Amino acid sequence: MKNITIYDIAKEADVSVTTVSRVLNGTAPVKASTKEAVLRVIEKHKFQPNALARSLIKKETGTIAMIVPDITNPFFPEVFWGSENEAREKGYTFFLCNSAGEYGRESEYLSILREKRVEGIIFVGGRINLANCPPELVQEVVDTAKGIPVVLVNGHLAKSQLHRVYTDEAAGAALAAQHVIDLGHREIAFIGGMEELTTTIQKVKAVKRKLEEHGLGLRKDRLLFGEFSITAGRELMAKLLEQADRPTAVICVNDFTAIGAIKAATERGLRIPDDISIVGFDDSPLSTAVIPELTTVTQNTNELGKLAVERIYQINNGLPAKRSTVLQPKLVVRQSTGRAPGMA
Amino acid sequence: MKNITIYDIAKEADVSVTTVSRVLNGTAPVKASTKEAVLRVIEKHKFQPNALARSLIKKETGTIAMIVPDITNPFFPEVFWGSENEAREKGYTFFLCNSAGEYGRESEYLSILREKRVEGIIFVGGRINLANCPPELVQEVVDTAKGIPVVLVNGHLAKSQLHRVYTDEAAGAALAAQHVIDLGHREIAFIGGMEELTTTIQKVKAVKRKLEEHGLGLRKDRLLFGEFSITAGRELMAKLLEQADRPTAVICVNDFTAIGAIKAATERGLRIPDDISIVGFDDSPLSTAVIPELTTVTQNTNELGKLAVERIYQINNGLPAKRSTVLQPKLVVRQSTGRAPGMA
DNA sequence: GGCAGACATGAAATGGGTTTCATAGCCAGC
DNA sequence: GCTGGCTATGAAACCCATTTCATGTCTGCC
Repeated sequence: MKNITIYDIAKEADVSVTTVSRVLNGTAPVKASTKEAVLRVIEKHKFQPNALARSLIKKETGTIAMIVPDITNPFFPEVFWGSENEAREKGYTFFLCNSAGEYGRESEYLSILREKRVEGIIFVGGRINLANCPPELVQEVVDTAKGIPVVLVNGHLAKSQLHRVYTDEAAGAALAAQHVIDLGHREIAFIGGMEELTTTIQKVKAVKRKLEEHGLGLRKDRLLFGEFSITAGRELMAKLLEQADRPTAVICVNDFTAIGAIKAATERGLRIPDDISIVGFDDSPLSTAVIPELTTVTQNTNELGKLAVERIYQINNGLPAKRSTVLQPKLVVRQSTGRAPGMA
Repeated sequence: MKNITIYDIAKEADVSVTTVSRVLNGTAPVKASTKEAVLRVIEKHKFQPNALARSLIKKETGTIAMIVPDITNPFFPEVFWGSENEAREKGYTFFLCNSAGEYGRESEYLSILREKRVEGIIFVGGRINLANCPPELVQEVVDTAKGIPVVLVNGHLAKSQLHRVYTDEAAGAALAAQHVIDLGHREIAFIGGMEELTTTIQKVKAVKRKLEEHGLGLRKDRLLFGEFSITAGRELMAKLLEQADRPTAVICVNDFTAIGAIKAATERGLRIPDDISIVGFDDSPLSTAVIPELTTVTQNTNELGKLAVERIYQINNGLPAKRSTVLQPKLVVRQSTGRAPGMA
């Protein structure tokens, strides 16, 4: 069951393959009658040109890729959505590579994607969030970027000069801190996130600075790290609440953690926000699903994905492409934060 | 900035391209010293063979695709995770195509994927859930399946004989219904899901039958349709609660809807499950995130994805492949269901 | 010593398109 | 009637691998 090729079409339509190619691509004028005849044969066999052969000679595959650590974490589908939508318009098809958080798989995929000659790679999460990314992991990406446009979303690789699109997470965390301070809170904690990731580090640093600006500090026992999951948030919050003098406000590394925190607090009979305030980060759809609805920091996640594809497109088409684009997050005040207890 | 090819390597290593190819693929023995020399040159230039050229002649692309309606709906990433993991092991890379619920985009992608010569397409959601899928939309998929293995996940296309992997959703809905009946509920409602989708229809039918088995009925005003979203669940539940005689148990088409329902009930001051019981469907991570934790029906979503890839692999390798695989769902009882009010 | 068979290697065909360059036919203008 | 300039079309080169088939060398065995 041989595939039909452009040669078969040419023979049957009694023209040369050149003419068939021209009909397919409109690269040169073809007499109306000839064109019709060719199209008829194409239609008859439902012929579709082999994209591999075309890509091989045109050196364009029309594919790009995204590497994510965990597609079941709702942040990533959100980025993907933004990227995919833009990609479709630009004529790209998308490889989605899930690394399951293993750097080895990222490397593996990087290699496969190079072989497949993708025209762009969007890296989000994984090694690009590592505060101390091993040089060889950095090098792989840098080397890849020599041949293929690489865009890092919400991440960074030291001294790499790679294209970046990211949210100012520190600014977002500062907003969250300012918010609870304004509400009169003085006993403030931060929970969640892996300690070695920049996502975590930046936020912690920003919260610390903001507290210090107001003569407050972030106590060591009120800074707890862990996964980005609901479960982790719940456990970390439980730990906080066991302390003799529990905080009155908790800033969480992301919405998942915050939701876990809400659970832990509610389970212990605390009222939110009367007894304790909780702030999330990301403004995922979940933030309005929980009770009370979550005060959180919104980053324009779709836009992040969209911009990444835009960069790739620009680079591939010799258009000017900003090396670094930063989006400013906003605070969304909902129901999980309120005035500090005893502040009326 | 020309790409290096196998010819460049051959020339520099002073051998033929045949030999280089053999070194790369191990398809024939090569003298150790020659091999080393070739490898040295390859390493030096970090040469990676062009997958397009290879695919063209081998007629194997090592790529498969998944078409989903909405990757931000957590059900789909879960399926994808299962598929991707299996695909990696089998040496496939994954295209992810998001149709945004538009059938036109599905068609578009189908065409692109054929051109790109993917070795399998996993269809989940979208037209395959349409109770009355227009013949031309069916035909497209059937035609595609003549050249490429197609597997439908949790869906179906009338008279199509396509490979399928799915959860017995009717059985799941029956479990949910039986559960609330066992708890003494008599006033039972069903909410959510688009009316024209089989996912919805099957569940409704199963719930109806189960109620009838127990001499109960599903009143028309207790059967409300809508989107699969949290918002929709909230609105539909609100409508139910406005009714003079509100139900004591509500079965929801999925977890999202159920979470919306919980919100609506809580907002009206109802206690769950004391005043009203709520059941979800899917057992998504969210089901343990909400308060109270959701009683729901669990389908082994990862497995669904995994099995789909397995089928594709089997078909492509001439192994026996079951045309239809059905997974049995299970009920997970948590906190959102309890005895009917007044049943002690 | 001679020949079969194993081993190492290369030339050329192949896959299915696109593109360059050449050619043929036709009309207008002088 | 001849030439310049279009338009329409085709032959062949090219993209970059894999694979078949052929060739040359070496070894083993009778």
